[in-house]
Amino acid sequence: MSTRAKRDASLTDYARPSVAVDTAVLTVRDGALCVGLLTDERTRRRRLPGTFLHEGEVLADAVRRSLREKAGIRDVEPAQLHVFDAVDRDSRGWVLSVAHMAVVRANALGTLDALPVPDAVGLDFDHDAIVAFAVERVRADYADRADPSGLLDEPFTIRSLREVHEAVLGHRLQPDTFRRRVLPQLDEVGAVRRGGVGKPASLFARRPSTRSS
Amino acid sequence: MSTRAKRDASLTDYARPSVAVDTAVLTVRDGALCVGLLTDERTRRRRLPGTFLHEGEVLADAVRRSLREKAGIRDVEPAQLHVFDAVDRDSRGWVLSVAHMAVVRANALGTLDALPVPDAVGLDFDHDAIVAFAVERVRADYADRADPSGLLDEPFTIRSLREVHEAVLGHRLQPDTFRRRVLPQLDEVGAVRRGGVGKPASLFARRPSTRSS
DNA sequence: GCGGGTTTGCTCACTCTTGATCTAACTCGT
DNA sequence: ACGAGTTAGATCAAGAGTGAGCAAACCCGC
Repeated sequence: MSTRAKRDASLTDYARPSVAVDTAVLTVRDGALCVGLLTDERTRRRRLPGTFLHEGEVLADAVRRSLREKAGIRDVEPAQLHVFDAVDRDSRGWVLSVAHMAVVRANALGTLDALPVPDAVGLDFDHDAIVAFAVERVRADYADRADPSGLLDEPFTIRSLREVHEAVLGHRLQPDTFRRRVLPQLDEVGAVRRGGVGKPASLFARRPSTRSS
Repeated sequence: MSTRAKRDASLTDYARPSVAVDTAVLTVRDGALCVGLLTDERTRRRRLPGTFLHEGEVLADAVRRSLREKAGIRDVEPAQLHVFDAVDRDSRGWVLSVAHMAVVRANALGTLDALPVPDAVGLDFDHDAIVAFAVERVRADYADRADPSGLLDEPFTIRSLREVHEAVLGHRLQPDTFRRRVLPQLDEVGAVRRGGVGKPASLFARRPSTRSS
């Protein structure tokens, strides 16, 4: 086919893959980073929620639809991770999966089962790899910004903020170093927490510019 | 359609988009970060090289095929950037584009025209956005690692390494601060450059662990 | 051969960051 | 009411990083 003929060719002249979206929904529970999983009824294997892209739908809408329909999850801001394109990744045929991630509060996981990330192995398809991408991404997001995904109710204390960061990052943080790093990103609410043991802590909220875009 | 019926459904029960790949090929020339562009013969608008995905092909192979066929570029390691999925992004129909980037030496751009990144505006489709993604990515790659994409012949001097980094990052670097940061990633070759004005500089090669994976 | 100019790479003073320690402010049990 | 224990937040000493300036090592013109 000549260059001109190729350009004028109909889109249907080329075979097209099916396009799916799969989403690693992450949360923090019991001080640990967890991922939400479904169990396939037939194979009993665990996997991430996903769906095929419908005609005329953008990827983020497909993600939202799949999380709502498969898990009862609403109000998520998914982020693209990577396209998984192994030609044999799905036994039904040629399927590309655009992997996404979303971070939600533990009480917003709907019907997904929360598994600590180290336990989320042996998933169907290439979902282990998708989880790994998502974990790397959320850890990068939390490295320098104060709770970018809004896992904490506001206002919060520096200690509870640090504990969320330690859960996401998977390692301990030096309290005062952490405090000095996040203070510029926070507004002191002016009240002081009472009811716990020890010196009452100041309460903070995130400044608007640190909220996840 | 019941859940069981949906699972057993053929892939062709869902409409599928065309999937394209578009690639921002970046290089450094005359001390500036540049992107390689084609000019559309019909519309005269500039754009990135791209192609539709062929049946059974993985994305990286499609990228390589398109760069070879459209620009005579070989031996590239493309990296995925983002999927562009606006339903009206292409007048021919529903097309998703998986944007990629590749970094090559200036003499490997084939028939692409090299434009300094600030001049690469008003491109067709959403290619301006693709270039912006690619620039952000290459700048992140070059922030802490010594010439990860191998733009320099080896061995090289610290000064020429710094000049490449300044071209990619788009700002000046303090010579000695830069030197101390990269030295742990380099092996001194043991020779000294001669023929230039000034004290002869030592020659270096990158340690294998800093090469781009 | 020497002086001027340029470049490399080292030195040093200063600034910034870190983390342990200390003081302050609370709760709880006696 | 007070002491013990815990937590928050400030302080300070030590270490790390930065960048200007300097000495060394070249090339080039005279």
